[in-house]
Amino acid sequence: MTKRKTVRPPPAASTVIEREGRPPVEAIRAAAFRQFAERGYPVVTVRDIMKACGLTQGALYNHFRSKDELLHDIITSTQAELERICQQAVAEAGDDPSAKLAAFVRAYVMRHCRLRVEALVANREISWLDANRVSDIRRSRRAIRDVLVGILAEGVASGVFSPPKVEGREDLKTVAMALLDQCTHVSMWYGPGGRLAEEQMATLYVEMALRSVGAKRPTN
Amino acid sequence: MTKRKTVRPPPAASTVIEREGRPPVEAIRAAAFRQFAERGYPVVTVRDIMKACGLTQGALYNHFRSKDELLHDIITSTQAELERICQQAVAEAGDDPSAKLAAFVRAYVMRHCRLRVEALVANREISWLDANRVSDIRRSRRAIRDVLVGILAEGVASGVFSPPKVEGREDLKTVAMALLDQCTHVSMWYGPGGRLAEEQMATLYVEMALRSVGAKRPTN
DNA sequence: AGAGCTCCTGAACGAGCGTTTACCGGGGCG
DNA sequence: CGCCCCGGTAAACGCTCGTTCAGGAGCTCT
Repeated sequence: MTKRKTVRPPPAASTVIEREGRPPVEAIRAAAFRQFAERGYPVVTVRDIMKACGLTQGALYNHFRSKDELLHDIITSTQAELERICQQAVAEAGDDPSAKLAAFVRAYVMRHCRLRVEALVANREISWLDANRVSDIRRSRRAIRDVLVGILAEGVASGVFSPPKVEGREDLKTVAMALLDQCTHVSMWYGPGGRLAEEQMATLYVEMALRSVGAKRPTN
Repeated sequence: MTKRKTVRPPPAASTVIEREGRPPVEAIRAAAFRQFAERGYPVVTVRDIMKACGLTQGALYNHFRSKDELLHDIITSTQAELERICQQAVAEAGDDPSAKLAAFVRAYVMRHCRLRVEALVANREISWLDANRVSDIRRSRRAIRDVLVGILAEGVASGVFSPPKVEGREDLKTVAMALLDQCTHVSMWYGPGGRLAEEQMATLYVEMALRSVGAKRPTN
């Protein structure tokens, strides 16, 4: 190992293959997503991204003000859609807290299996954005967590959930974090060729979540 | 935002504060751990690390062959100890699968709360190492996962666990991954000033794990 | 036809990177 | 004392980074 080759494995075999008639902004977004997911924001260069969609480095700056803005752009769009999906799933689930929890976990896991690349980037690469850009993403994450906390609180209040207590009290925030961690990081290892299909993954995770919070089962 | 300042917030206020009589190799290790955890391997420079222990850049190469080897060194030592801790906890837990699972989760969570910086680095920064270095760490992770899978299989065989099934069959590997994800990522958000102490975190996570796998409770 | 766009190229810029190298002070030992 | 060598310094080296910029191809509109 001599000079500076340290990190940086070859830019995947994906070089020029992106871009199939898409408008260039979309091609750039897609190429950036894939490369950020595969190798990580700091080591992916502007040159890498643009080569992957058959353009040269300078062309990036016709569409984005900086590499930083590109990352912010693709993360926020993904994150906003995730938030929307979660809220919609809960809204459509009716009034039963168990149904709400199941719908939430199902939507969340399905999303993280299907769009695992986007989820991976949105979850792993935030830290590279500067402080003011990172804050609204954290806000969105908190919002999602609070939806979950709300469901748990509702279930506890109506007596259908009995989550584990620590020293006599529930800590719903911590339970929610644990459940979210579990579901989020599916995107780190799930592959479409895996033993379980997306729906099966969702079903499994829903079941584990219901058990974790001690949901009373209607029929069994 | 003009040139190249993109990422890289100031090197924390920790500049020269490391190193209190420690031998320099240990000071370097500690400084590297902290900075890698706070800002990520690729953006922490050799100059940053060495400044943090009051030395100059070149001195690193009296102790490590490269920045890469430094990362490998600190990760493998942490990972090896984690593996040891898990195996020991299980070995000391007796024969009951529930007790083994509880001991495993308790040890794993406690470790990830107490040494959260080290755990964070070991889990997040592997990808920067080159392929042959990364492989034995992945091996160690698989070993830990297999310990957990073994406990689950044992519990299923003896009828004390009834983990969720998907289409009639259990998938113990996926269940194990879910539990591990949950416990591992405590290190991403747990802080010693949090609402729950380490022991309380461990207790909560043990309870959730036992519920997830449907452990039959001895007394309740 | 020609003006005025949109979007691209390719070379350049300055800075920062990991690593190497020439040099040097000081403690242990013959 | 003279020697050596360990572990440090400071200045390079070669390279790559994100970003800028002058120029030009191809299009639409009048």
